[in-house]
Amino acid sequence: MHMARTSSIDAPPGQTVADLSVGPALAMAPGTPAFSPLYQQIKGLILQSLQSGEWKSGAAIPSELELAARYRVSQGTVRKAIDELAVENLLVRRQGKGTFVATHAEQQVQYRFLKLVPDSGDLNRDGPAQRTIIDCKRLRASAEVARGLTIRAGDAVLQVRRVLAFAGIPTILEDLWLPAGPFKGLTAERLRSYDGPMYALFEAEFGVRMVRAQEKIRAVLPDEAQCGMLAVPAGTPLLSVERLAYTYNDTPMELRQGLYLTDKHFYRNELH
Amino acid sequence: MHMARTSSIDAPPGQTVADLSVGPALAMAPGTPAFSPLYQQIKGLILQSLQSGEWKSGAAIPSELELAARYRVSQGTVRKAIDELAVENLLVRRQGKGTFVATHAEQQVQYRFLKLVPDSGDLNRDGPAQRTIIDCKRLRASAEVARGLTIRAGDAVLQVRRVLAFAGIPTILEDLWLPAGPFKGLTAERLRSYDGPMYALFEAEFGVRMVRAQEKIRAVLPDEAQCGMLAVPAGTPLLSVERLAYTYNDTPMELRQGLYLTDKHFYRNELH
DNA sequence: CAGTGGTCTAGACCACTGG
DNA sequence: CAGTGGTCTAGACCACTGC
Repeated sequence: MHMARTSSIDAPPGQTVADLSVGPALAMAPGTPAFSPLYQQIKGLILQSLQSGEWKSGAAIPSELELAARYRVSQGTVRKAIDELAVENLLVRRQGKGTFVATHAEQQVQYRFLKLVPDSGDLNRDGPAQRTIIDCKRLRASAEVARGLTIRAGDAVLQVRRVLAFAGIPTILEDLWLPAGPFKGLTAERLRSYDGPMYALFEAEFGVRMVRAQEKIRAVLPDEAQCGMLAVPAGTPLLSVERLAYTYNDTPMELRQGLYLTDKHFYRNELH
Repeated sequence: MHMARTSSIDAPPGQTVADLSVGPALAMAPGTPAFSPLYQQIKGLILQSLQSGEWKSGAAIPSELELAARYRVSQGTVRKAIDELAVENLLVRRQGKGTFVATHAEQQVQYRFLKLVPDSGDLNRDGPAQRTIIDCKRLRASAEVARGLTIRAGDAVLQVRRVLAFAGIPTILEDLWLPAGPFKGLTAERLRSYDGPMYALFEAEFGVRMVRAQEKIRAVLPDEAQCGMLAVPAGTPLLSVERLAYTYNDTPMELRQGLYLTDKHFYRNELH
């Protein structure tokens, strides 16, 4: 089969179907690029299936040949779509086994988004972190929290406070805010009883997969309460890490304010 | 043409031709993976040409078809090699124009490795940074500097100290160490007279291209001298950014210790 | 208009995994 | 051994750039 360059995906029969529209959408803003390659469209369809929950966290998605048949394109085109999703860490390829939905619940990478590492060796050296949930409150979004989560000020949010300790030393103090809707039913008890990364719990219990995040880092001095939580004297400089985490579709789903003690750890970053 | 799966690229006779050698190298250590795809070998050859200076910073490399002919492989294979180099920011593709050697001297991204951004807007808002070179001294590597640069303690290194100011406010104080050999002839005067990113000067004057880097970030308190340089009161928390920058072949070529004032700026990082 | 990178296909074969 | 992802080829055509 050989499609004209401007063709789009055809409606597959049954439920796996998408629609065909030729060329750019009508009534497009002038100057709009208005051209998306086939593999990008396939990528969009795969993304939809991920978002809709058709494929569960950690499970295998259909093989490349199956998807090629479903979407009526060549394997190479599906491949290129999957390649990009794998680069973005939404999918994980395993040769000989299949392609899997990425998850935060894997033994391999305990803390995918945590860039803090001990001065000597890696995070797993001191064993798993000791997590202490301080509280989990339902309250109204401040203007700042609302802006981050793109909701309205005053909307219901859940606030979680916790401390992480490594080798017995309290090292991270975190406040996090979640939109109340998607996380209805989350309690401090549930958080305490779950053994694993918090994002893994979000996947399993609420079907929310954190896919990417953005962090703003500063050096700050803690206030009195914070000094108490981390058991450090006043005047100890700390890393302030403000994280906004997104699920599919660039939807922000968590705002997190962390304070990191960096005398035995550092925040590691790779530049390219 | 259809190569056996295990074929490799040979030493080119003349200068453009590749030959065929079958199978993994003999007498290989047991358990060695011992298989590298053709496109990885091509990638290695391209890397060699980059390293040897065959193609200059910012210049176009030969077209995909030319390279395919030179290496006697298909365009697709060259393409995959270039794709990876483009992802690693060693090459830049421009549709319709060609593929170019990445450089730090482009107007587009003034500071490729600087992740500090103003609270409102981007770095270019306040215009270019005001650079002040404090000094450039030749001295002997301390144990710590030697470890970073993988040279011997006592070897000659150049130390540069400078301050960067944004909108007139001193914001970054940096100490950096360079191996004296590759940077022979670098002086404070040369640094002061150059208008552009320091890494661009390194490219143009010394043929050293910084390709990737690793940063370790902490929160610290400045000492008295540092307070003076940045014009901040004692007790002001600062970001300590220790950078190790590499050129080709994972060779470290610069160790840099930065102190960032983060009351009007923050260190921005993207997580995937 | 020629030359570049970008997309898409079809088919062959290789490497890896598990039953 | 069958099934999966991974590599490689050859050829066609498209989108973009500049002369």
